[in-house]
Amino acid sequence: MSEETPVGPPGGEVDLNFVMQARRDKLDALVNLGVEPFAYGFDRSHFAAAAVALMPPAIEGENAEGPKVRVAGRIVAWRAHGKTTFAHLMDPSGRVQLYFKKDQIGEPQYAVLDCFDLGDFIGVTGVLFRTRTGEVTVRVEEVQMLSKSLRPLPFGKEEVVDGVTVRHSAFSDGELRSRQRYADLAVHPEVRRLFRARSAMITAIRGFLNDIDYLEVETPVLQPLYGGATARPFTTHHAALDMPLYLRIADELYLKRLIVGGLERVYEIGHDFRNEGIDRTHNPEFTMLEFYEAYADYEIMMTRVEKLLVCAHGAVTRVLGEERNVTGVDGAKGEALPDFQPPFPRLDWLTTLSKAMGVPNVMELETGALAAAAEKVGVQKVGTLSRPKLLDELFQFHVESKIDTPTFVVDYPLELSPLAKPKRGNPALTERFELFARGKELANAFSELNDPLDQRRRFEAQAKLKAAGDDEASGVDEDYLRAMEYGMPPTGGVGIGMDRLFMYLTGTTHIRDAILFPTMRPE
RNA sequence: GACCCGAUAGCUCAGCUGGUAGAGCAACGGACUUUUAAUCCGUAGGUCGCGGGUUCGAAACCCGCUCGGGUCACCA
Repeated sequence: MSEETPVGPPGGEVDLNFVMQARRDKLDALVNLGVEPFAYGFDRSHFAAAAVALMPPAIEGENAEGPKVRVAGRIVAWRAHGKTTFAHLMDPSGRVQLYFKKDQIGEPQYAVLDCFDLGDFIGVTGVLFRTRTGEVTVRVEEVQMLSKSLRPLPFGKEEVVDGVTVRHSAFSDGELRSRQRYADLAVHPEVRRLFRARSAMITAIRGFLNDIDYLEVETPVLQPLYGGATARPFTTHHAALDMPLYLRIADELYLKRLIVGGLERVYEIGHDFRNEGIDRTHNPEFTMLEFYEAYADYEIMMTRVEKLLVCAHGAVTRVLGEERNVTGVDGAKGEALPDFQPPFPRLDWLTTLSKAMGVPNVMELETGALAAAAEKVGVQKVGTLSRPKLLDELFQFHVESKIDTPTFVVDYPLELSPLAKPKRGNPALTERFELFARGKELANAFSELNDPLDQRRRFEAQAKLKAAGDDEASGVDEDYLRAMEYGMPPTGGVGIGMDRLFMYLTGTTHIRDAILFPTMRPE
């Protein structure tokens, strides 16, 4: 059977294009040569970067040989010259050049190289040396196929111009990069680095909270009632219980139940789900940090937030460096991070907005006057907006969008803050703060409402809205009220969107740069 | 959800006022024992997103659909 019949292989695979067919042919050739194309392991002695670092600096006129190393990774560049071949091997640490010489590894092994492709995982053994141009290189004595790549990765070509790596024909389609994140990661070390930075940020935040005696907990994602925020939920159905369940829109109400239970400092880092539009700053599932602390008010929580941010910033900087130098999935260059150092400036909501609008006290304006002011700054359909919504729109336009460096805005009107305690000495306001930076909200926090009677009134107002068809409103959570009736200590609580925080700290502008597998329509 | 823009080879792109598809890289064959966007010679590779229409003729013009991007609306 020397003649291949190129029929579609069994198992439903069809239409192998010629590039992939060539790789299948090489796979067969390897098997025929007695080479196992999918190995079970490899005893690596060094990462690429560590191997390169083993070689002493180049000395003019000397051809020093280094120690023998065993390195493994993907083939990312291949330059065959007849009886010699140069390649680059990539692993998590970086890349190292390989030098294959027919005299060195022998005819049979050298022939196996014909079956190698970009993207294959191989392991090699050999001594280090420097090439004529001074690059530290492994002179391969033994090569092992570890895993044959049957589909070409979208490698671009790289050259270094004035110390800067320039890519040619790079994999740059933002949609494909997001859909096939594995390929994006495989060919873009900087994307791997970016997500390592995200991991470092989350780890640092955990460390920060753990160090001040916070307990990490897990609360239900599937909830019979949703609450803790205003948002449209995802609905699902439990078959055995034959009842609807909602994917949580916030962790808040369960975490505060734990405060009631005597776990005085709790936090959760997990996904919330909101059934809303997708754009560069919204993904239907996103990572939220919420933390609650008994006996703390919003003043204390502000200092927690400041320290947490410094900590997160430090972690990201340790991975990415001061200069960041991040290019987003949409090709946008990351912006430089403005300096920030606690204590962050504080603006109070009422005087800041009043001053920005040039009025003595914005709260004293009639709703009609608010609508007119909102319309003037470009808000649409002002007639349909409630008074709190109008205030919020005006605030967003006049204040929020203009805040660049991290700044706390404190003491929101009660009508804007249904979950916050009234402010001591001014019951028209609440003890609430939000942290803004680069025109975006980074944190939202308050002295938590712990009066169960007040809480019931607010739930009932929500229930009324829900009955009237507002699917962002929640119902009365009787179980939560029962918990609060047992007694809830004064508590400070904070919510911080991790994806948004990461975007801020890296200067990226697209949430796909913060989420490995963003939600997308199926292909 | 509304409006605007886009979809051409595995990747990155070109393709004029309609005349029947191109480049570089990747691939395949050949040469080459220190190259590095290796080089040189040669070859192959495309239902031009899908469906319909106009036309002698459509990648191009028109309509619809799918997917994506941007702006807006909702939101963290």
